[in-house]
Amino acid sequence: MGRQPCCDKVGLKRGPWTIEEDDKLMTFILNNGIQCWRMVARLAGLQRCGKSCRLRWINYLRPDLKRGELSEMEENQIIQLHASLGNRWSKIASHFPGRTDNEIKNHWNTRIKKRLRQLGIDPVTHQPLQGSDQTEDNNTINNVNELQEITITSPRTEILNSTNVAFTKNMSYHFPDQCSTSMFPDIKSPFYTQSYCSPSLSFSVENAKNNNGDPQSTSSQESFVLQQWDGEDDKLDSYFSLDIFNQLDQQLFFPENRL
DNA sequence: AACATTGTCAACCGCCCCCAA
DNA sequence: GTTGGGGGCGGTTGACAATGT
Repeated sequence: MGRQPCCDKVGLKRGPWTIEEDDKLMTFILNNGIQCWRMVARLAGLQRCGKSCRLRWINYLRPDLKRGELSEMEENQIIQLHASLGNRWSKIASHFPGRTDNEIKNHWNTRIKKRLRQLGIDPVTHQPLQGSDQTEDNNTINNVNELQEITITSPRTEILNSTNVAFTKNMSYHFPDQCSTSMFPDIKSPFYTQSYCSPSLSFSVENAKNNNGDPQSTSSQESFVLQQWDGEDDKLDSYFSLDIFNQLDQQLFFPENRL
């Protein structure tokens, strides 16, 4: 037996809020504050239960709400936080002033999960998907190579102080001392950014623009740049699977495959 | 143009936790 | 120590919009 509903719902309105209801709730809270949601509902003259009022206020009416799309940076941060916190949406949302847990949860379920799967990453474990697990949303990639791990063992400070870690299209990789940034003389700003996250470390992957702002694609060195964007974890060893990079490659160099 | 499918997101449900009585 | 109410939270639903056939 579950517990009783928070209030007697007989006669109470449900469903989408009207402008008039929003007005009443907003005006009441701005004038009187919030003591008890049930009282808010009653005193504001709303035929709604307290919980419904609370939800409407928190997710829609609060003046400090930040509207609009989540930025790439916010999305990357969500992935990283999810890797350490799991589905604790309110905890995750607390890192984003003006964003609601509901908004972040929705965004995760409708977009980020799919994006991670397409990158071959299990959105639950944040580990590479294994073989047949890599299914439902992964329709952009047909040839998935065998998993092969690349280990970065360079000291953390080298990465932090370096310009970039570069991965060439043929999957060889270089550290900056071995692969100077002159390989990427035309980088102005990210043309396209993808990221993925391991529990210990997160990166974003960008490819380059030329001076005209066009994707750099004429060079035989079709390269992209792997750039560390967050470094709270002092563990540097991180494992990447080649299939992930093959997927990134396809998405980066064949724009029709972009997520 | 009509219908089907897919994506998005506001809103609800039910459970859990906290705290006052 | 127990109980019950309120608020908070995560999971889920369903309406509507957008896109595809």
